[in-house]
Amino acid sequence: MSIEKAIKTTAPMEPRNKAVINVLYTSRYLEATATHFKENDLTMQQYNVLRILRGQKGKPANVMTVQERMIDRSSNTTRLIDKLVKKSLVKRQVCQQNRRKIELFITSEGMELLSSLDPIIEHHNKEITQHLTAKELETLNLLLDKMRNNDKHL
Amino acid sequence: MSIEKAIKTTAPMEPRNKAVINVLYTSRYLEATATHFKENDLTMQQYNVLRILRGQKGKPANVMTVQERMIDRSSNTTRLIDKLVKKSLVKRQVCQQNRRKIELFITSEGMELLSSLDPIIEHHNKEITQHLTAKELETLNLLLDKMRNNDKHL
DNA sequence: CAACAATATTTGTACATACAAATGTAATGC
DNA sequence: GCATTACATTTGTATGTACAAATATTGTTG
Repeated sequence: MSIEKAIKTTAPMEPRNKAVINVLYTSRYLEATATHFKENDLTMQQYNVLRILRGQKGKPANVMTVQERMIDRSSNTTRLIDKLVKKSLVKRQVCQQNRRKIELFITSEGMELLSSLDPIIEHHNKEITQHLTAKELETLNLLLDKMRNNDKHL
Repeated sequence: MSIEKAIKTTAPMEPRNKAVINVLYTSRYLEATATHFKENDLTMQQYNVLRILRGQKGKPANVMTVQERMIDRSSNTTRLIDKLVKKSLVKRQVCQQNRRKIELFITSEGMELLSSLDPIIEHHNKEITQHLTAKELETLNLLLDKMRNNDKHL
């Protein structure tokens, strides 16, 4: 469905305004379709943190490092991690070299949860992108990267 | 910047996974750069509602109608509208034909606020899309529409 | 016309998020 | 070695959001 139909606008939109709204709208669509997170009592952000910690392959990560790599840089990574610790998916310990820092590890429970989610996510992403060819996916990635290539902000 | 660099992943990503993350990330980027909303004590959703009501050109809209046209369909359109009413940007009255319904109008104050925002948004969207040609914008819109063309969800 | 279902909106509750300020720790200059 | 600044994380507070349940009104059926 075109974005105009999706949000039921009658007046035709300028391509650049349309593109901005289209990115926002498609992002919400992706979030809404990603039901597997809720089903596992995770938010997308919590999942994202787990993925980052798994990517560390045993090396500890501190809060800042995690934050820098997050897709959605919530200002409150602390409380996000709190939830994961409470669920025993993440372990938290004070760094001995620099006690200001916190060392974060994914637990084996966390690893298991991710393992069980892996095929589901993989399948979901395939489904989401099923109508796009390899070439189109490449183009889409290129154009989105280009859109963010702004340097005036952030 | 490529999405890999942006979120500092070391392992190369599959294009389809990359595309999904890229849409989410770019959307957050757009939200973060849209500082003019906060400066006018509006959230993006509140702005969106005002735009929808202006689009009605005097015709009243009810809550459901607004919700259907929103980019981000929050389940709580009621409270969102509460805020706008409190700020005198929107007027709310019970529909006489069907008293379950609520008729929503943008006030002249709301119209004025939108008018003052129009050039700012226009400028911002130009800036955001400055590196994309007309052809590229068209392609981007097409590919995003295609991505949502899924029918299995929503 | 009473009972029930359908529709439109609101409210309750729990949780998430944003931003600023506070805390605790380390590094630097004098 | 003490004060000052910078750094890493946490907490406070206000606000926003999600989902379910509640309320109010209308339409339908026996």
